Amino acid sequence: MFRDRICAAIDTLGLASSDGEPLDLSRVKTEPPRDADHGDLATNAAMVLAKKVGDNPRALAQRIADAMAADPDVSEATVAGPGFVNLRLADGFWRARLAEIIEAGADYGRAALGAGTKVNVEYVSANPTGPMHVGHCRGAVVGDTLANLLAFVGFEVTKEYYINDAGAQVETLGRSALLRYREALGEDIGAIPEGLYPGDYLKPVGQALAAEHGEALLRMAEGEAVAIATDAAIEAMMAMIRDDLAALNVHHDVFFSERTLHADGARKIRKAINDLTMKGHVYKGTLPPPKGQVPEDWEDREQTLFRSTEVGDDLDRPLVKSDGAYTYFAADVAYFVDKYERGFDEMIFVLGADHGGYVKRMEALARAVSDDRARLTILLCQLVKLFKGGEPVKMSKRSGQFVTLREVVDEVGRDAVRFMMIYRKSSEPLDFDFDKVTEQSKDNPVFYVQYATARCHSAFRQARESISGVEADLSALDLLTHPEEIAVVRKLAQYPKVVEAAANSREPHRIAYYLHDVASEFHAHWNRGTSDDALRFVKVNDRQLTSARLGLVRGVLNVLQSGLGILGVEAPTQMR
RNA sequence: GCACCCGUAGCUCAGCUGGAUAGAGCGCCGCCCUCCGAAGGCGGAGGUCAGAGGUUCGAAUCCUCUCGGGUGCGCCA
Repeated sequence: MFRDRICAAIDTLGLASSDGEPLDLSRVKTEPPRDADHGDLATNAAMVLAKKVGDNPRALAQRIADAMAADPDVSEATVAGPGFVNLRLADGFWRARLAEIIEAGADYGRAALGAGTKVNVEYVSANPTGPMHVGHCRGAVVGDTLANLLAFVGFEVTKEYYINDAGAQVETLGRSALLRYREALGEDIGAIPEGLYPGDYLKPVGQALAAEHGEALLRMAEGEAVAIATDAAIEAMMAMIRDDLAALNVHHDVFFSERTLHADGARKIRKAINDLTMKGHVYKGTLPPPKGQVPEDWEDREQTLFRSTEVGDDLDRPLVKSDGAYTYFAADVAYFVDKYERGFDEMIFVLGADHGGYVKRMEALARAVSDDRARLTILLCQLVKLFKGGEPVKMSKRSGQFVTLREVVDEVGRDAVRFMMIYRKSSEPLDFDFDKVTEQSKDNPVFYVQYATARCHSAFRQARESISGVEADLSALDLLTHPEEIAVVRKLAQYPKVVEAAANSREPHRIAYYLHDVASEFHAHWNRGTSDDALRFVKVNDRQLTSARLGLVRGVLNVLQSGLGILGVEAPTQMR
């Protein structure tokens, strides 16, 4: 909002561009300089406008600086470097910001960026064939946090989970469950055959089937029995997955079943393909063999293809297999159409890095279906490497040696998992050290930030013990005069901008980094009280001053709670 | 072969969508507790932002190429 004041000041200078056109102020930016010594705010206005106006940047900067100096909230306006105007703002300005922060409470940082925009965030979507493993953690947290963040800035967000409950995979699941059913009836099933799911987690499904159906399934046609077992298994797996997600504090609004697309003679898929065909995106033909290693059994076959190359893809994509069945991608098409028809302006997909090859075809799909109206965002999360005591944890799916999501959450706690999974750009690989994240020290960012909130509460507790009934008091804020106190307020005042930038760039990790910064600022200030008695929060003989400083603490706590809330991480009142 | 992601301090990574002398944590060196929780803080050393061009007042950031690492590449879900 200070930008507006600067633009207004520029207006008063009566500048005119040499070509007679109105001045374009859109490139004028104001932001806090990286180096705090330069002031509170810097603007590039003079450098951006100098050429147009036909003045040299430093001279123009000086005129802008002079105009800004008239603003009562500006304590100093100077010209620096190639033509920056640096502004130092009066302490009163910052105290007013602190008052805003305190008054806004939990709403501080909220925005209306997304007002009227419907966003669908799809994440996790793990196959319902077993418990979730650690690999799913990151996507779950990134998706959930991003959804929270977007909701915080006003988007109408739907959190969605796509259940891959159709196809060969779940039939295998059904067969595996059926085997466990026979086991539950007392049969010796021996080793689980190759190709079926060996995990013990299917035993309860077998037992439930036995309890419900007795020996009835044994007498049925195999297909019928498998179908019943499949249904039961999927239901059980999804219950387990929801439990796992709940342990991570992740809750979806919509669980979308792939089966519904295949239901009714694949009505939805047929309709979707028909839509694409009407728009001229579908043809029958053959694809060239892949360039890398050509499969040994390669042969040209005619298929129904989506002409995705015309909308940005590298290769046309098959919709119908040569045997007449629909491809997985065909279901994706139908699913996307369904989402689009539900009125979402933007679809966000949080996927694992191994889905990189999917990006282009999804973008092509979005363009074709929505005539380029739908916005599509795909976040690819890189791998998480697990460490224990500095040693990498070996995992292999083949040997069944994988760490489940539940194990990780149970061992280190959901807060640690959530914070660490978001404490990195999602496009960057991530190391997760079991020992580090449970450490109670500043080396552990989760602890460090939570400790700051605990310290805030501690300050309140201390204050109330020594001065009965003392509270943060807005009318006392004028007593905050130390530069260090103002510095803390400056940091807090960045929150709305950080939130906005994180939301706009769809980069929730920025919140986590910012919170670490705030905590750092607060810890530093807290420590000043140990060396300088004058800077303590609690001044036993000065109720007014104490309530002013509690105001600062309140502001810090407010921002930390808000940010942690977006991350889905608790803000503890004390550490244990 | 093609496409996407990535290359920043010894290590792990930020860098506010183009700004000033490139930051943080770890590790290393030094300092601060007769209690506001030191479960913390302060300071120091450490960089050719992979390399080369280009765009402009200005590039770690945008464009092109090269080198190096990761991932994925018909009818699998």
